[in-house]
Amino acid sequence: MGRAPCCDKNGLKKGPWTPEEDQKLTAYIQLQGPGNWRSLPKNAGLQRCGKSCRLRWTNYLRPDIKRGRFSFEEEETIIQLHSILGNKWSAIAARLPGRTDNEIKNYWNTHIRKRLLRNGIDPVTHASRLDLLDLSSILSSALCNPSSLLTLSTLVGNTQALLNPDIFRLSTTPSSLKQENSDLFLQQLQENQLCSSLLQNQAIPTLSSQSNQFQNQVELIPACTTTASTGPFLNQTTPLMLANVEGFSPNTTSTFSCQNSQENFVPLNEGLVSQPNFYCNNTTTTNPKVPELEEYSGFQSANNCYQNFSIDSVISTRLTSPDPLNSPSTYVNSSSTEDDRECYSSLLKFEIPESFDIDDFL
DNA sequence: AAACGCCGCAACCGCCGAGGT
DNA sequence: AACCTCGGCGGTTGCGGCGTT
Repeated sequence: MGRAPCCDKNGLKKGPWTPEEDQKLTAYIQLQGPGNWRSLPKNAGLQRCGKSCRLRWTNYLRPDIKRGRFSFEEEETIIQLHSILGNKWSAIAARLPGRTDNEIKNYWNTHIRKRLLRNGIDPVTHASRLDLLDLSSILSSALCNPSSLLTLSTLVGNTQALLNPDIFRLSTTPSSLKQENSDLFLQQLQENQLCSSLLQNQAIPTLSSQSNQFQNQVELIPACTTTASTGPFLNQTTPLMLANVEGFSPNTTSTFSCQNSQENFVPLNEGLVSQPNFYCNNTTTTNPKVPELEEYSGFQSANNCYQNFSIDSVISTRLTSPDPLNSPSTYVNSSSTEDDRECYSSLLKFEIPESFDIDDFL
């Protein structure tokens, strides 16, 4: 049947809006409300089509729009929501107050998507893709500095994890969650976001993707499965959320702290993820007797992009601000560049359902 | 200083579904 | 039931700013 254009394009202006047009539109809507968009431009004295006015208002002029850089929490939320909702930008925007779907879409396409690709994550499926991983930079980095060759073994270990069908099954689960428990999951997500926000105010271990720098900052410790979990997530008694395990009901969860983490995490790492990645920052060790170990388990959160724990995860810099939780292994990257934020989402917290049986799962 | 290329973002386009007539 | 209008959505485009050569 075809659709008539929303308005007669003849004589109507297109392109960037002028301050005068913005002022007219804003003044009219503040007085009259948006009402009928088709008739609005005529009533407001604008030579624009109604659709253009609506877009200008909803994407730019609306007073509740938050402008400026996306925060850590916002970016985290976008990635998580995208893994569940896909390109449902309006649905994602509905959970990010002050952000428009257009802004989120643009931010995804220009920032997040590229970062995921660089980290070997398929931005569509959120699954790890070895063919997307920038192996050339990793290898060239290793060749330039033989001391960093240890990282290659880590890469191999993580590669095995990526190829492990169980891991793959985990990584593809959000699609099933989307269908079965999306509402519950989103509820959890919002709670998680609040928790994440709290965490960020305290201390966030962030990871850098600049693999050509890490050899100067960290020395990789060979994988060790007997070391107590001293990672920041476990030391802080933050609830851990495991939202991507197939069949899990997000509302039947239990807190999972440092005490039981050794029982649960080590077998998981051994069985599913080959080896956890332990490393220490030998430039800023605060306790000479106990190396600062940091573990980024391959056991993943709701968002599969967090599988990019491998190469990038070995880069960290000692947090310079006080750590209120006295976690000895809380790191944050010293720079605040965008690349350095690539892996901060690894902070996702896990919740282990009481019904979850590790043995059965293995 | 000029040319060029890249990047980010605002704006546009076309399609769709809901609701009204 | 068929048609139409409207608002909303996701994908795409094009311009301006910025960095590099």
